[in-house]
Amino acid sequence: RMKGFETLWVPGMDHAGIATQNVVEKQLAAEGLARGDLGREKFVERTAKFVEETGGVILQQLKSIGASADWTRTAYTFSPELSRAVREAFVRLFDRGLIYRGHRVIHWCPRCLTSLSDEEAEGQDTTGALYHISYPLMDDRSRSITVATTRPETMLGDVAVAVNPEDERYKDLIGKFVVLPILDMPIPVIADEYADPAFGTGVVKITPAHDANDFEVGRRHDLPSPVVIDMHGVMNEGMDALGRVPNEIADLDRFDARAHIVKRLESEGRLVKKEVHQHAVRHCYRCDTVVEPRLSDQWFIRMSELAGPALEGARSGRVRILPEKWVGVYEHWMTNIRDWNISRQIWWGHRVPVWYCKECDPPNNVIASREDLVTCPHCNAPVVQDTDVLDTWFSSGLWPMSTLGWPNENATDLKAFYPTDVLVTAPEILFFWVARMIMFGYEFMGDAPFHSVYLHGTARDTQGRKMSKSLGNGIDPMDVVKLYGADALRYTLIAGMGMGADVFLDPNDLDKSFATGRNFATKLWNIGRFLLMNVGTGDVRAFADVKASELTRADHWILAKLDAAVRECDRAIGPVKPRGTWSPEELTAGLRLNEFAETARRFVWNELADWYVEATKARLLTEGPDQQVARAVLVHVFDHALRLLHPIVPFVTEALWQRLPGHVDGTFLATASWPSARANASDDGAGFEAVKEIVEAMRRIRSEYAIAPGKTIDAFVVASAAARTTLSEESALLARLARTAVTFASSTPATAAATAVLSGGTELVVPLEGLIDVKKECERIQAELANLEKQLASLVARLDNPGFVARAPAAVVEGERVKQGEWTTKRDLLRARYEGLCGKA
RNA sequence: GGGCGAAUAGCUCAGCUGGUUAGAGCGCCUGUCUUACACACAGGAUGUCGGGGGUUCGAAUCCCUCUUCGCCCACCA
Repeated sequence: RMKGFETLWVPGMDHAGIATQNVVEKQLAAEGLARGDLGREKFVERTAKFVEETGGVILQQLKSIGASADWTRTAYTFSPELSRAVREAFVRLFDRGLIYRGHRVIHWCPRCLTSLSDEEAEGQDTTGALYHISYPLMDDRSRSITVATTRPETMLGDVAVAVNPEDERYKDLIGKFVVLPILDMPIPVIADEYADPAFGTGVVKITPAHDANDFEVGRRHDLPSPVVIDMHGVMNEGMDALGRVPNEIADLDRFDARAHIVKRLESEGRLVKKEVHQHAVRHCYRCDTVVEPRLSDQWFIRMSELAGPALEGARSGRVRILPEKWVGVYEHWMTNIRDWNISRQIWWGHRVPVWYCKECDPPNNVIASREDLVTCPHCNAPVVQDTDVLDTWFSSGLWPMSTLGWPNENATDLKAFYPTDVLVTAPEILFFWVARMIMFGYEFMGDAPFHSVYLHGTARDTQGRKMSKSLGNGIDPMDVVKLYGADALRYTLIAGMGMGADVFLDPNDLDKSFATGRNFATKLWNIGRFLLMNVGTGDVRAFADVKASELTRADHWILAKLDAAVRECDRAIGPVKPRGTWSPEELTAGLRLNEFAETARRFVWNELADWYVEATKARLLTEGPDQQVARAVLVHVFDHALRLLHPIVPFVTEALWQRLPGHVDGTFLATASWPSARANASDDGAGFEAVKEIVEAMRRIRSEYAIAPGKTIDAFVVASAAARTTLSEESALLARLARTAVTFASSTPATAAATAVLSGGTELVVPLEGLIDVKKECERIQAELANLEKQLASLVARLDNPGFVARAPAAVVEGERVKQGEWTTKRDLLRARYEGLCGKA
């Protein structure tokens, strides 16, 4: 915006279907109610009310931390406008044959009572058991084959056992029957490539209704799919499962049933062995319940066709993903994409815009419509709407278009701002959201929805755990805002996170965690206070009118440093949009916010405050033309520093900028122009750089010889004639900054006792006589040496003590720098200390 | 199991295409309440840049390998 572009940031939120429904159901449960008691309409009303009451919190937080969004355009996926986009997208995809109804095994959450997409069922590494169960042959019960399974309870739904057709061990059994234990039911031995001879026993039981792969095998071999686990995860005879769930197992929870069945197999001598097994178990990403594979009818999107352009968009450089490491992850997902289950069996969400007609024959009996239907458009018979709702991410995926007015392709916002420029988000929703926005963008708009995807890091606690509500290890940003201000929060996070890197914060020590930003914001404020106090509110000469000949060395220096800072900040951010596609260099550069923050901080603190402000103090207090020059330069430089910093710390900078002398009422830093470096500066500030180096050298000498702070000392600067004439003008400054009376000389005084060589052939000479008490200094050094001798002797004695050779974990030994986790001996530690002391001595 | 990434000061991390003496914040040590700021100022200490090998005039940076962490994906029951 400050660079003069017309910009827009649309704030908003999604309706978070499953998560919100869960919360409201929990509230109902507390009142002793279930959603069924209210009915669909009442439940949706109540949820809408809940969202209305609580949904503003996030937006309020965004405002509090200074998100400069256009709040008049605040969007919501469940609003009438965005819902219209959802219908449009659905119908278009349906008409193209990209949305279809599928009968297959999907991920089912028995707690949320809905299906989930592959992405919503998160694998968690779990230590489970692999049970080996023997199934006897029907012909010859003395022989048996052994299957391996992690979920014995599903055996009630077994319809076959499969072996690999190439597996010599079992070739003779193919086509024969085995007896399913417990149920005493004959099932065939089939040959299928799916069975891996190398895993377990090489025999796999086939349960089509409760395993996605088994379902495919069952389909290939035309087997039935008996359902033995119901929607609640409870054992029950479902479709095609008559007589498959014995009375004592019926109504048991799936995990209780597992224990029961294992026990029974054991007693019947059918459990060959049980081994520890590491595998990934899928959990519901909203409630963490173990997901149950379940046979059901769901709506899917055929993804392969949508993935093509999205993949090409990234490969061609139309869209860049930062940090770069996620590009490979994105491409892998896109190239191995699977169809997306978009229907959910909940009530909070966009109802699938499909109506069914009982009178018409397929395909006319299934009608996708933009408008609500009451009667069939083909035969006028009454129709009923599908009861499922759409995955929230279906509507979120349309966000960059729907918030700008799509499907109205002539919408002003859509024409002005699509494609957008930068999407900032967390890497964990790269597939959920980002990938789908890109696919929809290409599908419906023919172009990527944005040019840059910036995937930021994660806030973690001191143990490296992700901050989360359930763990209670999070930091409420509002607490930080209240304690130190939004700018402190912003600066700490922006400066502290490298591209895509996580940030570690201590929730129990906010003071320490946010010291960086708090200190910086305070410093900035204090510089402003100094300026307002010393420059005052009187008229200030326009900087543009100040001639180069009027500037001092310090002025030239700070202006040169400002130029450098502006250039470096611009480089850190890089171009905001590509020319068509990103060039190879641009593809991985830019958006280095931490480099931007560090550059601005260094300029303001280490250059402006530490040197220029100090060098200017005397000038500001001395009436005359130079006072006016100093005022003009100081205001100019600080004004530009505020502009540079505004995107990072908007509140402090805006408050100060509004108070600067010459501020025009009604103008805002937020919309002020971005600074640019001077094209051709006449002076690079080298003169003041020399002064600075002399001051630094003097300070080192003063500190080294412990010269009392108040005491003024004499020094000689040996320099060329040219340097003498120029630098001598800075004598007063040197006296102030280094508390040293400097005499510029052409040769070394004979009394010089120490020298400090400076760059550029200038030599600093300080006569030490009278500055230190030589006798006292010698005594101090001797005492220090004696102390070292003593320590050494003590150590040598202990080195020879065998008792110290015991091994100890390094972390236990305090006060020594040893790598964590490494084992060492106390003797090693002592030797290291010994060597250190020898070096010192 | 496949893929990707990281390892740099006590801690958390920068270090862009290999090039003077490897940086920052916090912490630590020594001084200082110097009239903008003690949330500050001045000065200081601390690194075999994970181990080993290689390429190069030159490596924290490029290559190989080992070790240790982390992330993503995955139908091995």
